[in-house]
Amino acid sequence: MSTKTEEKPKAQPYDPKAVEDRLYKEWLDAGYFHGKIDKAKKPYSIVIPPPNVTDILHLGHALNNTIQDILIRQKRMAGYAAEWIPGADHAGIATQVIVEKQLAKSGTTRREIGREKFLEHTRIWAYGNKDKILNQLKRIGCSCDWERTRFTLDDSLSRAVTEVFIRLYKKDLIYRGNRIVNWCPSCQTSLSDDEVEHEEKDGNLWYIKYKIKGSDEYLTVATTRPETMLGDTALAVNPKDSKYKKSVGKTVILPILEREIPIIADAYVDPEFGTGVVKVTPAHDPNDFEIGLRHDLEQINIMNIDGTLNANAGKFKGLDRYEARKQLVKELEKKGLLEKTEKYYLAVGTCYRCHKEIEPYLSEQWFVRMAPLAKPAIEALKSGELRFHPDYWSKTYLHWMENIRDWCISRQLWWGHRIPVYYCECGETVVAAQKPDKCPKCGSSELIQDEDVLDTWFSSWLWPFSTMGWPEKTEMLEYFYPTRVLVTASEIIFLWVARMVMAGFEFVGKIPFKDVYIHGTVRDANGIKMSKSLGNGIDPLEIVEKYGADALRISLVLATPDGQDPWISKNTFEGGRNFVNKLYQVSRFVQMRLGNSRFECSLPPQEDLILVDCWILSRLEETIETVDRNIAEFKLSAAAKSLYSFTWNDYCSWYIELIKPDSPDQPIREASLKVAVYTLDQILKLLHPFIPFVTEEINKALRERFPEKEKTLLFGPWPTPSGKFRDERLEKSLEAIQAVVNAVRSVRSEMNVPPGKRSDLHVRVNDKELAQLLDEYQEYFRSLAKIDKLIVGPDIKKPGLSASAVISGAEIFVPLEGLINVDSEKKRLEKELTGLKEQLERVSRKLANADFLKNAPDDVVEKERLRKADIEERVEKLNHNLEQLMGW
RNA sequence: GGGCAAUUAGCUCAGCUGGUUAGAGCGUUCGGUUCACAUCCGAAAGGUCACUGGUUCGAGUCCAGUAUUGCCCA
Repeated sequence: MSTKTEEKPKAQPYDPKAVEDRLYKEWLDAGYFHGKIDKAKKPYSIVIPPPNVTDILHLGHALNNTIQDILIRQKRMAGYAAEWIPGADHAGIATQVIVEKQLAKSGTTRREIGREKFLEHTRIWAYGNKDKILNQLKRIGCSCDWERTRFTLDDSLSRAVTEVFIRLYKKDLIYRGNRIVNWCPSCQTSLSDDEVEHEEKDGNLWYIKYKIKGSDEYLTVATTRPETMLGDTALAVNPKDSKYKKSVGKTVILPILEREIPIIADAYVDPEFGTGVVKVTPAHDPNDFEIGLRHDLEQINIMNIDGTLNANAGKFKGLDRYEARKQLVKELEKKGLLEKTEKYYLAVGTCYRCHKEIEPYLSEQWFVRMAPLAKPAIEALKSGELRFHPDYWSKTYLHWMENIRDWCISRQLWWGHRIPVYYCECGETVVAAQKPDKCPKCGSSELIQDEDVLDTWFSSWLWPFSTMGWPEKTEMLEYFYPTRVLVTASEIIFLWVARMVMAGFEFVGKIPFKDVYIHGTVRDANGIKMSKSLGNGIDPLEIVEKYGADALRISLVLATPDGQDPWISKNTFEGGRNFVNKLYQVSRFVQMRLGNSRFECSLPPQEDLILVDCWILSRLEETIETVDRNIAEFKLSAAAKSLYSFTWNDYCSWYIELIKPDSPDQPIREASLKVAVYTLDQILKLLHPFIPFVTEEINKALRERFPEKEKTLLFGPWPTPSGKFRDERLEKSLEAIQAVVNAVRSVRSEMNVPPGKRSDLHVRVNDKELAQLLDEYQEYFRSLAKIDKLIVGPDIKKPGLSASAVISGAEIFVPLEGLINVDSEKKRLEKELTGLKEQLERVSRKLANADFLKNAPDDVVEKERLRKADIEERVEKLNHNLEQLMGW
């Protein structure tokens, strides 16, 4: 068995590279990830938040998908028909921007090559990239059902989009309107309100003077966007503002363009802001647009779609918006019409894709009426049918739902689902899945499809059921819908989560998922959000390369507090790597000690178990309960932590050490070895969802000895608590043994006893049971505390020249002739004594408090009494030992 | 301007319905060639739980306010 060679065998760290790709391929080939429709099983499904085709895998994806994989693997092991649908979305704006940039590089534009060619080009690029990111998910071990991979532009998903558009149109929930939308001059498309991000920026507040016609008086207006004055069609004041009452009804001369515009009164105007007079630009501001409607004002559009000014801007025509602003301000100044300029901190809307400033812009767009759709979605949350984890996100969701605004769904792009609307030369509008042969009204065949495409989110909001074949009544939909949980980050609660809930109710009649698990956003070591542009990101694949996918996964989960943002640095992953290795090493040890033993891989009969065996089984049982509870509450980090601690501390550091005989030549007692194997097997199962590769690899190795074991861990069985091993008294007993071991180790270390040197141990203990326990298991002290001879009894005398320590219920003495340093021993004891005295003081005060005795529950008072007695005893013993020390 | 969250050891975080001496990992210091593991083992140091009040016999935990930070909405 043990080779008595001089050389130590070479260390064998776990090598994930030799394992991960091979196992993943095996799983794939065996079709384990495919969720079979099986009426005998309960379904459990998850849809992936589809990464968009322009993405490359980042740590946020790694975290998001690790969480989903943990949930799905655990349920698969627990006997559910587990189905995790992967896929990607087509990312209209982002993709088009990328492809247009490529075109520009090769000196052409999309208009030049035309719609057909452009789409073909984009399709090739997008499909390639889509496969790339989905393959990256495989590297981190995701057990998605790749046979059911979906893409928002797939035929069947496109059919769902068209169907939804038509249904909503028929219900009058989709309409076309000329409105102020968020316009991105860089992407040259409209955006929905939720696609606009607000950034605080330093800006100016310019005070511009408008001359009142027929007088020498001026009205001054404060604005942050002076160039829009070229489109002004009125000035407005609050009707209650006495300062300006007399001005209402008069007209002013618009500077530079010299247009005459009226002064109107409208309650929207805040008399406190700026000068109390505002300029009204109906074509370039949503509020002004409303004012304009109320007062029947002209709407003058001064801007082209690319952000340059148009002919309505007079001599500023052709200038970029920022350049026009500069020149316009200069000219106002020259003409003495600029009263002053103030620094002003303002929130500007920016495009969530290109981060350029958006312009409120008047244009004709398609909208969804949201209020009716929101109703059931609000109800679902209030009734508890829909739940957020952590729960506080409910408020965010509700607030948005209750103040919902219509959704602008048309985009001036080519890449996406083309709007299924056809216009006839006769003016008729036809909404249809296929292009009609002729106009139902005039019979003309000259029908032209709407040029625009739909917002990508207009396909994403159907994801939980469009992926299952809706609008067809598929078996899959029948069995797997609704999904169980949606796992995502908070950024897309509005863009995606909320809308999916509405779509689920509206189109399928059922909520799309019961639980929404919101995890944090990955930040770097300084708390800065990881992003491509900042270059502070960590490439998950680099981590996989270096430490393995298991290490990546468990590290991420351990580092991610519930709902909070994890701060991750490169060495975050060392912890996970070390843990994975630790598990691998202990399994090697167990296998080595199994030698040629042949027995069934099952628990030995109760009567063969000794204290430590029962103890580890008790700890195991508690761990299973904790893990189950935490997973059910989506507290994956807590679940992982309890497994980490059980495996490393309870199992490796204590149980394995306790069952090791004195020498490697002696065999481990068979019952304990069986318990060790059993516990290891349970650990593998509990950890498999978190670190699937190493656990499966160890399982394979064990199976070579125990052919009756499961071929794979993927289908569990998931450990369940038997309910018969939990035993608190027994845990207390082992804690007493641990306390003695710890005390001796501490004494030895502080007294600088050479690690190789053995010593005796004298334990003075009154409690008979404890004495018996220590005596019975004295072997443990030999191996774990380097003890030669153990003497236990109520009347043990303190040996001369010994170090002492006092623990609850016992005094321990370690004779250390020649090693004892009186001074340091004295210091040690005094320090201990000071701490104890402080505690005693506190307890005594508590127990002297009549109110405490009167009000506190009896068991609390009793506990304090016992505690006081215990501390008093220890103080007394310590004092005694100190006195003796004085005599040296 | 409104809302949400956070503030506990040098760092990252636990701490359930208020009740012993507030824990873990990393880092630091000391000591280690102990039959799997130096990606390891043993020991230790390190905290007036952001602040101010309140409730209570008792507050890291509950309440109110303040400060700081982050996020969301307008």
